[in-house]
Amino acid sequence: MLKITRKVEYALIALSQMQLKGNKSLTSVKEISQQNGIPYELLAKTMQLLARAEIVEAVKGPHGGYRIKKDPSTIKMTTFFEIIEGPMGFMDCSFDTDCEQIQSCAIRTPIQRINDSIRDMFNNISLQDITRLS
Amino acid sequence: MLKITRKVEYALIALSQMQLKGNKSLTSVKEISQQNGIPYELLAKTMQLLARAEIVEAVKGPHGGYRIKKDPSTIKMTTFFEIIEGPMGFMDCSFDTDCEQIQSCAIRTPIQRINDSIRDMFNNISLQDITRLS
DNA sequence: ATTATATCCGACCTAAATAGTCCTACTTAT
DNA sequence: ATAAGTAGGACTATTTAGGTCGGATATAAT
Repeated sequence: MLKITRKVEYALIALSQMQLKGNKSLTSVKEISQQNGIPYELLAKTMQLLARAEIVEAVKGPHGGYRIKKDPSTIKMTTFFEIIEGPMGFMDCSFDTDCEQIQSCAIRTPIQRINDSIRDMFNNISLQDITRLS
Repeated sequence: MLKITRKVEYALIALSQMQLKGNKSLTSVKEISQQNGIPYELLAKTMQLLARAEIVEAVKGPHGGYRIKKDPSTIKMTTFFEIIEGPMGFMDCSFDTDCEQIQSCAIRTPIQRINDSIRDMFNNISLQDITRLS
């Protein structure tokens, strides 16, 4: 639980690398995967997600690759997670249908509280905060 | 990712209920599971974890059940999670063995940063903060 | 003593989410 | 034409979470 997934991890690595090179030059998936021992295809697909979300820009063909498109300091981590993982799971109530229970759901409050805490936190952290190699 | 698991959820429900009743009277697993539509066995096992950790005290036999043993305001959520789920996953580095890579792991920093953030956060939230039905 | 009602605990199964692979496009510089 | 790149769907494997089962132990009530 509360574990960062590989795809997120890989995306962060990639973005870190790209940030170092500035957004002039391009970085290929091959380059990143080889340098960090990351499975090529998985990273490739992850980059495609970032490209679709216009976090990053793709340039096809030889000497192609990716470059950062959107300023990481303007991207909330919640947004970033959702781009890669889809809608955040910790939002939804587990007691959807059968919630017409005896009492008015003792759970909702505590769970909501945790979820809100996590969400708040990542709303206040930008991609920049994470990827800059201080 | 970053999702609260059922076991944690169930444990929080149980503790909420117990807190309402005060730590004089006992609450059985059956009672909690029926009132909230929670699978009996799973909740039972979860309660056992809490009992072993002495968060809660077990009384066997008829009219037995559980009662809160340790003041929830003294229990950090990190501790609580670890009691139920084991060592928190977001701590361990994914690049354990094959980390003798070319460069000194561009990842560690960003991932660590997220992990630390989550950990800090839940170190500063007590069980009491979550389970009190304000 | 017997029985009923509890917790205790490990083994097991199933389902769902993650991680990784494969294969086939499409694009473009050389 | 070819090689180097991204795009993306389909598939498999692995891991984790969720749930179930069977038996053991303790104890209060009868």
